[in-house]
Amino acid sequence: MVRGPSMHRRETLSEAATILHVDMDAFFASVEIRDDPSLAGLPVVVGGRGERGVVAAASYQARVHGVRSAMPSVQARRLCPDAVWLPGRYDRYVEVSRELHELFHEVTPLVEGIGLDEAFLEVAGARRLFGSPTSIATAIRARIDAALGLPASVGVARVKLLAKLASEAAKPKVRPTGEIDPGAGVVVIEPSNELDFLHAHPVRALWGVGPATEKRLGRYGIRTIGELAALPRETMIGALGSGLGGHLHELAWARDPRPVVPPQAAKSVGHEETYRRDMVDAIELRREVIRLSDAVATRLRRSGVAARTVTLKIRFGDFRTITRSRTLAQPTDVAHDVASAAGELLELVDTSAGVRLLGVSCSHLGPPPARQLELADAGGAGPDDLHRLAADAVEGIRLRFGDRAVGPAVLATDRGLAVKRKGDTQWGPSDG
DNA sequence: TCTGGGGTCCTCCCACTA
DNA sequence: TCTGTAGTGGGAGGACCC
Repeated sequence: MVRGPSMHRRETLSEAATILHVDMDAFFASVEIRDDPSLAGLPVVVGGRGERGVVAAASYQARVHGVRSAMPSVQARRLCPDAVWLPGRYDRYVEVSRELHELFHEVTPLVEGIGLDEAFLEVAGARRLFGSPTSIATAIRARIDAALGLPASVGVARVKLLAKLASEAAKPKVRPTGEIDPGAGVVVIEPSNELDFLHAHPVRALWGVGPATEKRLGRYGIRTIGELAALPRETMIGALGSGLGGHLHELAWARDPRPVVPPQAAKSVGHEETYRRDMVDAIELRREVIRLSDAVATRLRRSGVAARTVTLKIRFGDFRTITRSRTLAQPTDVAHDVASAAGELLELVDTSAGVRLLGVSCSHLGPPPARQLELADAGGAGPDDLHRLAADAVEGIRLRFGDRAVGPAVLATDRGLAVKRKGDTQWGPSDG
């Protein structure tokens, strides 16, 4: 907030580049290399190694061979057979991400995290203390390197879209010769250069343009943001609808009013898992639904929320994906309730073709229902209250002895309880 | 080529209600 | 009582993001 400025000064500020986009370079791979320096200089790939796994992150030495994140692991292995494969340590990355955000908050309270490895920072209010946005960007990058030993790229611009594209431009690149260009580290887009910079990018660089929209735009001969901007807004709306068409046209003229906002409360909580082999057995499927429901309900309780809607997701062997959902009369955070609803939804689906993936998620989140302890103590508890009391007891044991100390009987195996937790199979099933 | 997991948002359709 | 309509919420699916 700037106090007592003249109109001229206020206009200047509104046009200033004060949004930073900080993006960690090959984050998961960089964390692994930092924790084990013997990996430095090697092609390192983090991801699911199995037949159905994907690449979560690849070091630049692996990228030289064409390996990219989100690429099927089978393909990545073909491109770079000598790569060092690591399964990934989700909890570790969460921990490092927390440290990273602590550094950001030393500069400004206005931090909007995107995933674990990138964030927008609004630094308009930090200039008096820390200097120009450009010097803040340089300082943050150096601070991340000094405190965490990790590489980052920073983009600075007036709006989020441009800041993100700027950080991308600042990143290391693999040259056609196979050499690794270290990149600028910090790229600033001055307001006077915005359109020249933006219009040269492919439409795919716009937030909201994925493979489907890119293809549709391609039918109109639109390949770059500049070509999109040159079309009348009405044409875009006709092609993509009022929502997306209008939005993209605004972005193409660097009009992006979205402010940097600290993260809001989650709107849904879910777990899903792709299996090594397609599942057909009804008992096995039912067991998996209970396992996923248990994991989701545990997270609901620990977040202090309850859900009204339970959604079951099924992906068949041919990759066809369906969802079925049910809204409950009362919100719940009890595994039994989530599993019952999900189990009933499962029974409505013909799974004889084989199930590749199962997912359970909960939405319409709100405060949990009041506990009925007095009622139970008085001997007047109904089945719902007893399930809740049991869930409370289970949670108490888990907090004390660990998540695998107690759980649904159907999850018992000769190796202990097959309880699922977030990040367990983040990048696909492992082999063996 | 073969396509993970955890999310958000949008659109469309349908049923219900005023 | 019937019909048309608008609003709303649930359900399903698609697209997109990291």
